[in-house]
Formats: sequence, structure tokens, C-alpha cells
Amino acid sequence: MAKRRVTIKDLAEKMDLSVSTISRALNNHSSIGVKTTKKVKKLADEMGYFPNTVASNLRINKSRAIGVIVPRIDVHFHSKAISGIEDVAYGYGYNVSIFQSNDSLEREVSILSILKTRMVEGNIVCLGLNTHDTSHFDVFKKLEVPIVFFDRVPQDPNTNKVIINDFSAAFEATEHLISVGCKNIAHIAGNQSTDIFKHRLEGYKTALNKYNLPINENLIVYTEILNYESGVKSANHFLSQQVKPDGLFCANDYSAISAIQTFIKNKFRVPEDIAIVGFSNYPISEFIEPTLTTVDDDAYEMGKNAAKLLFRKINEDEENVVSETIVMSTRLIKRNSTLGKNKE
Amino acid sequence: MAKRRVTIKDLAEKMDLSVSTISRALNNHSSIGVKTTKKVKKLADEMGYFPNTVASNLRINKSRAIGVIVPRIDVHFHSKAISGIEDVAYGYGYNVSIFQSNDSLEREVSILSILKTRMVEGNIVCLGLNTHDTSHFDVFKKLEVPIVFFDRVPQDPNTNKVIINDFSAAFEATEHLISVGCKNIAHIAGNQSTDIFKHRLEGYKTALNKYNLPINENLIVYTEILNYESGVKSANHFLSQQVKPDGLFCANDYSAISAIQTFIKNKFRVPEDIAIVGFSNYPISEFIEPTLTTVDDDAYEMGKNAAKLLFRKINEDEENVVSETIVMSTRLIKRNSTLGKNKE
DNA sequence: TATATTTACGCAAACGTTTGCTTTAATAAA
DNA sequence: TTTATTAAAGCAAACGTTTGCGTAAATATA
Repeated sequence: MAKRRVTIKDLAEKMDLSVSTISRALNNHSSIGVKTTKKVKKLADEMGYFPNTVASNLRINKSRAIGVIVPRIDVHFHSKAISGIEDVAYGYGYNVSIFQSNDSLEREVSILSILKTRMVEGNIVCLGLNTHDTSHFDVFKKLEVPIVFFDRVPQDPNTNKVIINDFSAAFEATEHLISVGCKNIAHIAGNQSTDIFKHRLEGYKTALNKYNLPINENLIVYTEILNYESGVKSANHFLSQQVKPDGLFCANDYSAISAIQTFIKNKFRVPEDIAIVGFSNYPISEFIEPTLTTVDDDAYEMGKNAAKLLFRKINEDEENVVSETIVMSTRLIKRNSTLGKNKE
Repeated sequence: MAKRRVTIKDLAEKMDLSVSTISRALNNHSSIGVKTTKKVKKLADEMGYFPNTVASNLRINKSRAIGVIVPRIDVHFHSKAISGIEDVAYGYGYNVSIFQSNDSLEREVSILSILKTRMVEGNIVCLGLNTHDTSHFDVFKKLEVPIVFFDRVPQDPNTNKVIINDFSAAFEATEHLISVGCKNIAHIAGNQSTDIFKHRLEGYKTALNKYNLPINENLIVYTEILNYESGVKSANHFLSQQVKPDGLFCANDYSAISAIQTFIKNKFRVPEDIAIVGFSNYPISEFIEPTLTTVDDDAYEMGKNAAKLLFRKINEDEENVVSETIVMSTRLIKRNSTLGKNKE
């Protein structure tokens, strides 16, 4: 298959120069005369030469590549983050090798060992749902290859991460529901083995407590996966309760959107009968009827920040700093799924 | 930064064997005794040895990596396709290096030259909106590095591609609208510099012609980008027309969904007053009210097929076949945004 | 003119593997 | 016991770069 490429050696022979001279000329080394440099580059162009990065990488012991692991590439939050990562990595001249763990610990482990042999200079990872023990990442610490976690991160404080404050974002969201007059506020909770969803639940509960509203376990649904289906199921559960909720805080937008549709289908008015807030500000939330009040965590910026942090770690020798945590701000975007409720 | 890793040479010294023996032992070569093989592997484990793929790649002249270029990673269709690509590449033991062109020709060109130096063994690409001349891909043909295009592909018949039949899918979608009784069918068209959207427009027009319905240019909106915003704008345009449409075929789901919301906001009933069909079967389409009739092109499968085709090209020496085109089937999923219209 | 300095380039090792060929030792066949 | 065969392992080159050091020629200084 692939044809033999033209190498530095070919250029050297053709020009009757040594390979070192060619190499230096191509890299604009000052010790090579300007005319030869020009001639070398000209010939390189003519002969269609381009460098072999893998050879060069081997020599200089770098890979100019980072690894990225997310649970699933096609989840909007993740693809958005990847987009941010790619944009900054591209700016640094780094390649990003992408892997999806499918929330499988086994695959996550196997990906890591691939990444190890690939000599990546750093990794950015969002943990899978089933990853509770993170000891498979330890080897990179020994190798001094930095890792930045984002969104779903290990508890170990001794790791680099970029996260949002899920607790306070959830608190604010719930508080908002209370402020528009909700008394019975339900919650669609995410997988509780994952910190972010645990914190959102806690934020919700804490807000209820602060305003002396009862916590009704019948109004909390614990889901495995927060997709459209679980939003429908949860809404139906709420509809079957004695005490029907007049407010609903959902741990993501997928479930919020399908919950809205389900309530509407069942003759509930949103927000008059039930006010609803989501989480993540997916593009659709601005366009459905009613538009969705939601927490804006900026996945794209999160990806960018993770990448920037990683490159800092790759390039700097900060002997004395062991780990960094970046907490990004979120903001509650108030839209029609909650606004206007108290005007009725 | 990165510490010195243990190499084959280290193992060799420790065991007083030659590096070649170590290498062969680790690769289960038959010419090495079983006991030594075992001992070598044991020591390798103990010393935390793992192979340096970039060195090995240089030696065997492979990279075990493919490049993937899409316009934007966070567009659902693309991330879905990437997900499919990654899944099969992972199965083949290949890495996927991901790049987004942001629909910029310049960036696309620059990405290609990176990919060239990275010695990737193949590429999968979805063209950017502004890529009309595809001569920057020629160099890979010379290098005999296969490329598979998907979705947005070059016109050149001499390229590998996996596509859907946009024309007939659009024809079928429009025909369906006609079958439920629509007389004035509008169309939100995608960027006409891109084949897929041109073909969808043609399918729409051809269906109208077949059933002797007039083609009303006022009922066709040509968009730059098919996002939520343009769905809103287009719907508003239709609402301002003398002859209001009673059917609408949208070139993707984003625009269809926001168009539905806009019509509903303006007191139109869907499908009674206007029946709407989208394109791509995004997850949300099953959950909005009304559920959206749409064309299911399976982006994930498209990605998988593209990857499978690529690996065939990488591995086989089919001297006599210059290019392959895979046309994937689509199916119209009929949901409530069209069904029930004629029952009124 | 002789010496010192600079400029421009070459030599050869190195990065960590893989692999064709050779060599040695052990076993089998004669 | 001698020879042929097989098994197990070593030598050294190669993949395409980069780079420390050395050297010759050209220029500058004394």
C-alpha cells in the first residue's frame, strides 16, 4: 500500500549534503547558510517532501498528542466539550486522540493502557458512570503524564479537574422555583453513584430546607440514565402521586424537555400548573414551547479550560503544585417554563 | 516532565539476553523458548514495562491511526457518526485523531497537512460547507492513503464515499405530505452549495411535479445554516405569505422542530393546519409534541460503515478497484406531526 | 603573515523497536 | 560416534529524525 515517501536522506543525496544539514535547514537552524537553507526548502517542495512526525517524535521523545476519554461522544455535553478541547489543542499544534468508554470500566482501563503505549503527553477525561475506583489512572501519575478530569471527576482531591459547582447551581435553580411560588417541588435525579448528580440532589434538598418546604421522597425519582425516556417515565410517576408537584427541577435538559411534553400531553399547563427547570442549557431549550428555564454550564468552555489547564501542566514544571481545580461559574437562564407562573 | 520509561533494552540487560530475544518473547514469537518467554513477560510486568508504540510504528512503518475531519464535532449528526467510527476503529486497534474544520477551507487544508506528517493510514472526512475544490486531498491519493468521505462528499466519482440517497428520501418525505392531503407544501432548504441539500430540494420538487402540485418559490426558504434559528425565521416567513402552506418539508430536524414551535405559537395546529416532516431523526423528534415525522438516516451506522470501508481499503490490495460508494438506506418514520391530518 | 574567530557543514550516535541472517547448543537420525 | 536437523538466541541494520561535537574553510584580528 502506502508508497515510500521522500525522506531527508533523499534530499541529502540529491543535494550532496549531509542529512544533518538538511534537517537543520528545514528547521531554520542559524548555523546553516541562508542560500543553502533556501535551496533545501525549494528542493523539498519540489520533491514533495514532508516530515515524518513519528520519527521526529521518537527522537525528541514527544508525541504532540493528547488523549481524550468521554463516556459517549454523541452525548451533547460531551461533544460540546470535545469541540472546545479540539479547538485549543489545534492551536497548540497537538493532536487529540478520542475514545469513548461507553460507561464501561473495563473499556476505560483498556483505553488507558493504549494511551500509555501511545506516549500521549497528557489526558483529558470524563469518568464513566461505573468508575468508582480510579486506581487505573495512577500509572500516569508515576509517569508524570498529567491528567485533567472534567465534569465527572474522581473524589481524590489530588487530581486536576475542571468542574462546576453543581450544588449551588441546583440550589439556585430550586430557589428560583420557590421564588415563583412552587410549594411541592419534585426532582428528577441522575445516577447517584456520580458526584455531580449527588450534588444536584443535595442542592435541591438544601434549598427546600432553607425555605421550610418538606422533602417528599415520592417527588424524587432516581434514574439510571438521564435521557428522554426517563423524563417521560418520571413525569408519569409524578402524575400518579396523590400530591402532584407544582414545580420540578430536573438534573438535565433531556429529562426536563420530555417531562414538559408529558405534562402538557396530560393537560398540565407549564408553568401555570407546574414550573420546570432543567440543567445544561441544550440548544433546544431555547426553542421548545415553553422555552426552558435551565442552568447554563458551558460545556464548550469547560472543554477549553480543561485543555488549557492540561497544556499548562504539560509545559510548566511547577514542582510545588500537585493539583489544580477549576470551578466554572454557571448561571440560571430564566425562561418561560418558570416565568409567569406567579402572575396567574 | 515525563520520566524515563523502562525499555526493552532495560529488560535485556536485567535478564542478560539480547534485545531481539526480549522483543520476540513479548510478541510470542515461536523461536523463543516457552520458559524464557514466560520469564521475560513476568519481568516486564514487574518492572512496569509497556511498549513504545511510536518506536514500533516507526520501525514497521505504520501508525495504527486514522484521521477524522468533520465540520463541527458538536453537531449531533457528526458526533453520532464519530461515535460509530470510534467504535469500529477501537475494534481494529486503531486510534482516531479528530479534527474539526469549522467549515473553513483553510483549516481543512492545514489539517490535511498535519495528517500527512502524522503518517495516518487512512482518513474519514465530511467536507466543510465551503469546500468546493477538493484538490487538497489529491496528495493522499498519490501516497495511496485511502480516504472515505461521508455525508458531504466530493462530486468526483473517483472517491470512496458513504452516503444516503437524499433525493429519494426527500421525494418520499414530500410524497408522504401529499398523501396526507397537503396541497401547498413548503420547504426549508439547506445550503445549496452542498450536494446533499441540493438533492433534498430536487426530491421535493420532483415529488410536487409528479403529483401536479405547483412549485411556489415563496414557499421555499434557502438557508445558510440549518439550525434552530433558521427554522424560526423560515416559519415566520411562511406565516407572512398570502398562500400559507399546509405542509412543510424541512431539510433537517433542527429547523423542523423550531418551525413546529413557531407555528404552534402562532395558533397553527400541527398537523391539522400544517403537517411537518424533518430530516435525520434526532432523538428529540420522538419526544416533542407533536412527535416529529422525519427521515431516519442513521448517522451512527454511517460512521460505522465509513470506518469499515476505510479498513477494507487499508488492509486489502484491491488493485483493480479504484473507488467504492456505499449508499445507505433511509426510512421515513411517520409520527404525529403528519399523521391524523387527513382525519380531521 | 600568523593566529584567533566565525561560518557552514559533516560524523555518528541516539530514540525504542523489529527482523533477516547467523551462530551456538541441543536433539535426532544415521 | 558422526552428521543432519531443530531449537533457542544473538548480531546488527533499519525505520526517519535530531543533535552534540568536531572540522574545514573563510573571515577577522593582531
